[in-house]
Amino acid sequence: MPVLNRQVANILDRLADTLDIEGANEFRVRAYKSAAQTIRSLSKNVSEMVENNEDISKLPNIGDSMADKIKEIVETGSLKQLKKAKKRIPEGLIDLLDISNLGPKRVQKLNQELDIKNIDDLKKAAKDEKIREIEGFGKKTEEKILEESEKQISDKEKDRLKWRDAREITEPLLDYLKKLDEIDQIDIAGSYRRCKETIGDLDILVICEDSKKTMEHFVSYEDTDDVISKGDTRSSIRLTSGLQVDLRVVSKKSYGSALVYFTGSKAHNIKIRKIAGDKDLKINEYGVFKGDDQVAGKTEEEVYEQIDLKYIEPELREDRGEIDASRNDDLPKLVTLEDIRGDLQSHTKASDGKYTMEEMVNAAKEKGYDYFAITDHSQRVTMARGLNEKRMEEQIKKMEELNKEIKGIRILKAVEVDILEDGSLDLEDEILKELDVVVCSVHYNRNLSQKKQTKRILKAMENPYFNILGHPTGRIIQKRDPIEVNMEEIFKTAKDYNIHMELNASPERLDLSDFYCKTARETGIKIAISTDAHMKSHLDNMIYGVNQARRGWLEKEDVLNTHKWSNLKKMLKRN
DNA sequence: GCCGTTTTCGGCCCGACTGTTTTCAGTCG
Repeated sequence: MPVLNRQVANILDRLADTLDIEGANEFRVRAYKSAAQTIRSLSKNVSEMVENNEDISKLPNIGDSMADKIKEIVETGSLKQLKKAKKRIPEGLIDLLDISNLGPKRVQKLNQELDIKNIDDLKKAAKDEKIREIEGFGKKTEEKILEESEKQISDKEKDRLKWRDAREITEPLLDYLKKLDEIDQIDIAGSYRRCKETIGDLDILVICEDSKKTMEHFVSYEDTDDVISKGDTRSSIRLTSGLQVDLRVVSKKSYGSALVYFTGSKAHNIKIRKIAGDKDLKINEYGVFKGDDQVAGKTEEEVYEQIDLKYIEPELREDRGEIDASRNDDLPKLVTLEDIRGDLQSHTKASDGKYTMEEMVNAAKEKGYDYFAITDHSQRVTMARGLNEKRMEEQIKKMEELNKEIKGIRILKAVEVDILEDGSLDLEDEILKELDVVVCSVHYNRNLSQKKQTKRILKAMENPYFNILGHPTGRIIQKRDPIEVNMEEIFKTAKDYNIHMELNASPERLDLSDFYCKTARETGIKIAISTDAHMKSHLDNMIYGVNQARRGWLEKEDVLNTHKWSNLKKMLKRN
């Protein structure tokens, strides 16, 4: 069982947090954090890289010492240094860092002054009004801490895995299961198949010749932490990651209906069962029945056909109009990864990317892209060494030169320019007008009221060079709420100006949401699915964006970067 | 701990905001 990237990254992150609380050098802490980030976002499995003797110290943010630690994790599953650190710092203390306004210094202080060791201790101390007595804390801080620590404990959403993380766990499990000859067919159902942003548990269906042997094989999976139940038709395990996996053995004649049933969503299933009822049919996981006779169930197509529906892609099964669309033969022909011709947001060393422009462009070329936009940050984003007008000029020159040098791909001269608080853009129009693509994003002053935030973005859109609104809501899944903004109004104005929305494909963001993708499409707005790559491996994140786009009903036509450059160029013309 | 077209040592992302103070530390993006 190879160690997963996420596990390696978690150990490094954990160590960083521990060191941070202990008051270690902040740059050392940051080094561990950025190494974790690198590993987490790799598209290859770092264990395999180590096995194949690839030089991982060539990866960004990973030097010789970090490479050794990673090797240790890959080979032993853990890190001695972290074990030692855990003896010094209570484990529950690290969870306190998740509470906003609590950083390493305050956590350390809470531990020293009040002997707080975990969230429960923290909550109690806040309730008892002990925290306000500590120097540097006060009534307001204490109230905020209490509010958040209560929310923290009840926050079930945190237990769900992001789709990308679920995939990392799921693929080796699937490979393992497929090794058994007795298994004829295997599919993952549930929210994973629907490509939801986060996954609660995993439902796997199989057709097999020997269910006892299959179940035995399943519960013997190396990464199993706990066998919850084991039967002939259904078994349930918990993996070391905490993910619960159910395996169901299904008969051939019921496979399609079982797949429909366990793929869900619940709301979708309720609707189709009702339609069946109206036709005197009954749909369950075993088939479609007329009285006691099974009339369909072998394939999903068959099941839908019985109730006069066309096959509905799993990503659409959310009861958001897909059933009517199917009945009227009006389902979208969903965009696929193969339709993508380029990437419209990426960063280089000029700002906070990890590779040079040449390296990024060549990596994009290897993907077979026709075009690739380099969109480094503008000056306001100081933490990313954003570009001012002068450096932007140089960047443009470099893009032009590189365009002559590198054949087979077109570099789009571009920028990710900040939308400032007053709604102006962070670079002069003089320079923006030289660019092929201008992506505009909010990074600062995220906590404005909805009215002010909306006004800010609408004002920015008046700028005649504004092409694409980058990561429109700024949310980070399970971590940061979206900014408050009236999206309907923004879409309306975007439509008027011929401005497009980004669907940021980063698995942590997936911003726009599926819901807003659908609304955008209905408003007639095009979507750019962009990876926002900060390293070469991030270019592989496109699939997550495409998944989300499919959940948002997007067709090839709706997606800007499925179009040829000659078309795209016209589509970027402003009204 | 990482990194290097000035550096193998000495930098490293820096400014705004908040609540606590009464001049600033801690946190955040």
